[in-house]
Amino acid sequence: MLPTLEEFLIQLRNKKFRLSKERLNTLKYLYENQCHPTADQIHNALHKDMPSLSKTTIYNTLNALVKIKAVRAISIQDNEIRYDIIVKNHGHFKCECCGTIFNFEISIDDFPSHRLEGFQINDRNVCFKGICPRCLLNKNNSD
Amino acid sequence: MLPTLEEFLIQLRNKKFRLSKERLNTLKYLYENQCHPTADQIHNALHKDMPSLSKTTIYNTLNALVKIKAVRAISIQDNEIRYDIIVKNHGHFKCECCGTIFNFEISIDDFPSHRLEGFQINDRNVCFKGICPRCLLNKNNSD
DNA sequence: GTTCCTGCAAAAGCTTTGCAGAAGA
DNA sequence: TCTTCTGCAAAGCTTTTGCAGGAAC
Repeated sequence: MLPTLEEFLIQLRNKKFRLSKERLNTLKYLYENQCHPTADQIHNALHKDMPSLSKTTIYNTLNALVKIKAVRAISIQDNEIRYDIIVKNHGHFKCECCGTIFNFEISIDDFPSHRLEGFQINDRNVCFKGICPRCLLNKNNSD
Repeated sequence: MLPTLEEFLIQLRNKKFRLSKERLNTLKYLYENQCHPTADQIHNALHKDMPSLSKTTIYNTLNALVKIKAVRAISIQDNEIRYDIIVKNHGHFKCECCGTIFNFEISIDDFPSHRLEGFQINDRNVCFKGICPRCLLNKNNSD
């Protein structure tokens, strides 16, 4: 469903998206870590190998990618924005305990929306919250 | 489905939630304006009749209500938190043009979640984005 | 050679915190 | 009376903006 990184980069180049090494690394990170990172998480991860990398550049890159619809910005809670290489048909589950966001398969396009006649739907999001299996286990063990 | 405001207030009182006039007005606003306002919108609306009302108090009230699960905090996008008297079985539609958030009926509880076995689901959210009928109309008229 | 990107510093928003005085139960 | 709320000021975070130098095409 998701193209290879190379195919993805070609698509971006066709959209006149300039591929600096900062942008390449950001894309590579998003591609390899489909864990819905925040801008800060991306910056922390890339900073090790690119000490000069600025957070402004991360924001600039992410905003540019969102604008050309190559990446989706989701805000599930906590006033923080998370970024996601676009993959179809999935929902998000955020663990209220460890903060991890999980994807799960769901055919959102089949989702009934007969109550929205007259609306133009551009984006569909399904976000659940709760506690993930690992945190449930830890909780039970500590009881 | 939603209890009357009076019933709602009794429930809160039972939860040891103190009903100052600032809190009463905030609750009344949330009850009468189920439009998912931001803290700022609530403050603006109430400020007219209560010039001394502070935003800190709005935040305090909203956070307290969220903690006792009388109100839900949703973040759909734009790094802003919106607040919602809890009503079951509805989804949200945010117009990307005018920013309005619409409710629509949807049985979220029946939503298939067989991919989430082992997860404890506490909250389910469905958020669509797009353009509302009124903005679509304005757009067509200006073409 | 243009155009656009990078990164610093500063600014802008929204939300939280500390604290003294005031109000609810 | 005791506990909790209010509101000011200040701080904390995340994100955006302005701008000069530098890199991509």
